[in-house]
Amino acid sequence: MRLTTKGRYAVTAMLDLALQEGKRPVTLQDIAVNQEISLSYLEQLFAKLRKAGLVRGTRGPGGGYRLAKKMNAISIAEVISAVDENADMTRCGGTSNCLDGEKCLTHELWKELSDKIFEFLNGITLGELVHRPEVIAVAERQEAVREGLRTGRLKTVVVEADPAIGQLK
Amino acid sequence: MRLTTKGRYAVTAMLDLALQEGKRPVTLQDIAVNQEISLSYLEQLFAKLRKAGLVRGTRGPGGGYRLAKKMNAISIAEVISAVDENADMTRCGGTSNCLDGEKCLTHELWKELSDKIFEFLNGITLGELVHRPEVIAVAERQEAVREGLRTGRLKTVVVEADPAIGQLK
DNA sequence: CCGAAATCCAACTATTTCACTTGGTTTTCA
DNA sequence: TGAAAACCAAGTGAAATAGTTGGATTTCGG
Repeated sequence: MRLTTKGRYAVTAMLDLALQEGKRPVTLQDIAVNQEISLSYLEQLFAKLRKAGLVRGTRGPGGGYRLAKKMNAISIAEVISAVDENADMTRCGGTSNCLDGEKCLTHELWKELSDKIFEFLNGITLGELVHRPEVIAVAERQEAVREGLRTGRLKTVVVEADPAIGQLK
Repeated sequence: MRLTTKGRYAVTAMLDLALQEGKRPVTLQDIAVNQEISLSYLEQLFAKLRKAGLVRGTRGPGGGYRLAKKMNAISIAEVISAVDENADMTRCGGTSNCLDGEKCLTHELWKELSDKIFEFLNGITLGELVHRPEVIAVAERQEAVREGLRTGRLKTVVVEADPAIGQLK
């Protein structure tokens, strides 16, 4: 799971489609103007989105793109991985040939994290973003212990130990 | 908040340090071998991690790097943003000059999402990954989460654990 | 106290990805 | 039938990634 400006383009473009659902199909021209990116680059992104079964295009005048599924059935993770291809991000693939135990462990830990990020983004749909942006909320309640708060810069507030973190005391 | 292989290198390297806490400092040479990346590239990454106050280096034989803070006080988001510089990812910066309402809306929605991703990664510490990888848990319970919870401000609370957590069992 | 081990530092290079460009072809509506 | 749109392929410039080279400075260990 990578997260680059390319993914941003794809997500915002898909949001554009979602916002116009029910109306006439959206042309890439419109999106290009809206998002200030080039038409042909968008075409390339949409070629991938189409292959991934996320959008349907209709040609000719009055044509354009529509979502191929209900916006509540399209997750952010789907959109991003559609345009980012494979993007291995694990040089050693997972199982693979990690000989040293230590090395295997860090790779394992990364995979664990990576999976969680995917899960997180897979739990957010276009529909949720469009209808209740302030309620993406997935990260919100975590363990009931932590709440994120970012004030300008990264600030770290230290709090009492959470017993749930376990076996520490 | 971007997420690339560069960030992965940084996170896994930091995990390496976390796993060795309490022992002798870890040399970049070791990490380079472990993670199969070049020594000098690692040096560049660690220069940034050091400037961000995440690691401390000691020179000379027997030297190497140590975490500059408790591993429970270092979030994944911190590590990633240390090596990824600013990386705007919002061409229109936020407020900015979005004239069209529609355009503003999609950008707003993206920002909303982007903040959540940051929050998510900011809620996960190195310590949690090292000690209880299966309990990252943040995305776990997105079911109960459909009520409002207006997030005017974001807050980051990192849970500080018992000092004894430093040692692996 | 000397040499090697390590961090530190700066500049350059190769490769890949990003974002865009050009120049089309097809389909389909008005 | 002409224009509007999706489709397609090949190339380009710029940036980021990953690595290289060649050092300099500390500082430990012998």
